[in-house]
Amino acid sequence: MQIGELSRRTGVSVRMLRYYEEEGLLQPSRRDSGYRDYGPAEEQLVRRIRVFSDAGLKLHAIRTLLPCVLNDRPELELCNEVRATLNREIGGIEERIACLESSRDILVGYLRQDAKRPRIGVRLQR
Amino acid sequence: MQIGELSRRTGVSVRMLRYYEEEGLLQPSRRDSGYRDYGPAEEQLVRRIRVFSDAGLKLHAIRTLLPCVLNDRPELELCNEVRATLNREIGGIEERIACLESSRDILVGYLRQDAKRPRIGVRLQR
DNA sequence: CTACAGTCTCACAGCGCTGTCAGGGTCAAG
DNA sequence: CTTGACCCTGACAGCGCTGTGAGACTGTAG
Repeated sequence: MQIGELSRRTGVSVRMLRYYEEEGLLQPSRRDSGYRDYGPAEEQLVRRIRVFSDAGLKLHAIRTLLPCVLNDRPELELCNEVRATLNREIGGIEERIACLESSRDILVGYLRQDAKRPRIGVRLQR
Repeated sequence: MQIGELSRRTGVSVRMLRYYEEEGLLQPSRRDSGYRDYGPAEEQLVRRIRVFSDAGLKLHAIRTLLPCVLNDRPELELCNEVRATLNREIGGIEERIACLESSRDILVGYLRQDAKRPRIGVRLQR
């Protein structure tokens, strides 16, 4: 299948499909014309990349996950690597969540303060 | 006070202090030499900007908050504006939190799946 | 053969900061 | 006067994508 159809099927833009390739996540075969040719395996792979990508992983991180998915290195070692990567990513996400929660609390705090006083915080000397 | 000292006092880099000005958050006076001159009011303001900034607000949003802080427009109207801005920002943050939480759940799901099976998900046909 | 749709590569733009560098003034102390 | 620290403006780079455009080729239907 050509890149346009794969794009339509997966909802990933043509631009991004080429970008995935540039980043080493995809290696579609080429026709004589130079056109990229994707098979069902690639389509599956793209869908999987999308899941991780939607989950907020950067392509760089996803790439470290793919060897296990593609199974072109010994299983156990890689699955350990993958578990480590996932754990690291989950940790990062939770860190960001905690950060956002404290940000929200700060803003909520301002809002409460504002409800009590006419102005935010201490008045500036101007 | 010169920009360097303000930077040291507030922990905001010189570059960012100039950037705040570029974005209309600060309007320090100038000496004959062209050097920026900051007073205690500006120092306070910078600290306040930092609080919002650390809370994840974009400078653009912070700028809409400042007129109330500086009190150069009628209070009530502005405080309403500020309350609206804060509420909007809080909403945005909570949206991002929800998004990250679902991302995390997806990754945790993969991790669980991985614990049961030797490989992530369905095997690719290669 | 002629359109026209599809593809190719290369490359620039933009998001919102943030650092850094260049080339050039200013100001205090020695 | 000279040195060194400090300041000025302007501009480029980088983060991780993502869109868009140019200029050129390919493939298919009429």
